[in-house]
Amino acid sequence: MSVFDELKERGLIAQLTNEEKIKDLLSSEKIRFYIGFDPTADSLHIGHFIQVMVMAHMQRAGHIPIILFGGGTAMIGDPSGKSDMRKMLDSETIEYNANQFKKQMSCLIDFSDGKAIMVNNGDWLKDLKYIDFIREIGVHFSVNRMLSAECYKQRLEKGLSFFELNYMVMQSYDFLYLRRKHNCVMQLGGDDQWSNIIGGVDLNRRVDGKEVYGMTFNLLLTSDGKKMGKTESGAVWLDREKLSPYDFYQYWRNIDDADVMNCLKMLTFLPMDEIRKYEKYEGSELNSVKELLAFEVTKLIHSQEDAINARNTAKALFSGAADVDNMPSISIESSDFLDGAISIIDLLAKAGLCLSKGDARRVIKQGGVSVDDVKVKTPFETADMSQFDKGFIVLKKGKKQFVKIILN
RNA sequence: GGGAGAGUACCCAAGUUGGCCAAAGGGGGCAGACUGUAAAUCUGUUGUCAGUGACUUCAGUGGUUCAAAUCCGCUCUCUCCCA
Repeated sequence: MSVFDELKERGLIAQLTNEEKIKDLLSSEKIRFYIGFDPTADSLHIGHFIQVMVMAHMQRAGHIPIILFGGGTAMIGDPSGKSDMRKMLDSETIEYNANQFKKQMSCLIDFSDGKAIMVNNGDWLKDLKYIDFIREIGVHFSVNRMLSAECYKQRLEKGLSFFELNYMVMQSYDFLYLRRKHNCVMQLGGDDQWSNIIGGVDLNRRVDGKEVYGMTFNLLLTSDGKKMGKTESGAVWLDREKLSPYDFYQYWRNIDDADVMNCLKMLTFLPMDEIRKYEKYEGSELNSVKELLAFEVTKLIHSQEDAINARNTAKALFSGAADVDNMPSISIESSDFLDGAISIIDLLAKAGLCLSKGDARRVIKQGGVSVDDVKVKTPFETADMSQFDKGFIVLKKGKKQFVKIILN
């Protein structure tokens, strides 16, 4: 099966500038394509995951990904679909973030022997001369058309600065630059990038008379149409420091029934033949597919070992047995104790299981906290030094959150 | 540049004859029940803390007052109309 068909069957493709040509191109040639990433955070999150997956699919088929870090454009901020203007970043932060991205992508993308190219658009955008730029590039953009683009609609109601309007022009110029310099003939991106991508396709044709292509893939949405990956504590990060492999695993393990199949197709390399079998699963059968999904995704992003550990820990915890080896943990010192005891509220706060001590109190009152499987009845309870005789205790909040408290 | 209006907690949004306001309602979050570690539903909860009390909040700042989210001055930000 060709990459194109593969991507299509997995439901990754949203829009194409020229379906027939792209299909031919991908099967007859090894092309260079690019995807842009705005390094606005210090870690990728699952919103980026799809893009990396598509890159990986393409790379496995022999095409060469060009990863463009928006060092220049991050200084502006893409207004597409955003309700507010983004804050601007300084160049040290951008560089640091770009390095983090690369590190995380390496688990799916092969960077050896020129199999992938990394560029930073700051390298060419920063030195542009304003007058030259608007004369050569700016003339090709119709403001009327830009304003009618879907992605600016929301901003037109709330206000859009000239500054941000330039984002599309910059991104289009990137494409022109990459085609000239790296013979890059295709740009991929999330479906929200469609306007920006066709901007670049048009620009290549108008300025150099060259035909290039654009392809967007579906955003990772939940069945009710919201962007996936927002949790109470923020985005679902791929960085293990920001979100432990166990929590990462749990995110997928707890996913909505309606989203399981999509995720399996889009976010794993499991063969479609196998995935199709699960399609007719219902009820608790589907529940077991979630375990598979969580395992596969964790394996891709972290490692096989992490995935196995997370699975074991989860299984043990939810079946009642205590495999505490891989549970999130924190350490406390004997100096944290007062008269040989420490309050449960303090432990909850230290473990990050509550937003505030008032929150901790509330949860306890509602019967949501237990220590070593013994329910905490009142907010005044304490944990005794003697309860740590095996070196740790397991603090549980709600049904799914466990933290091992280790006494040093 | 001229004129009109707005800024309330995570978000939306009431409240502006000054006290009964830590602030209605909805969404979201969290916990409990029921379940399949899902969804739906029901219940409770949702500023902070040393929690029957104290403290800090209603864009910022300075006033008036025994008392201000509410009244007055200035500042900032946003939206709309005119240029």
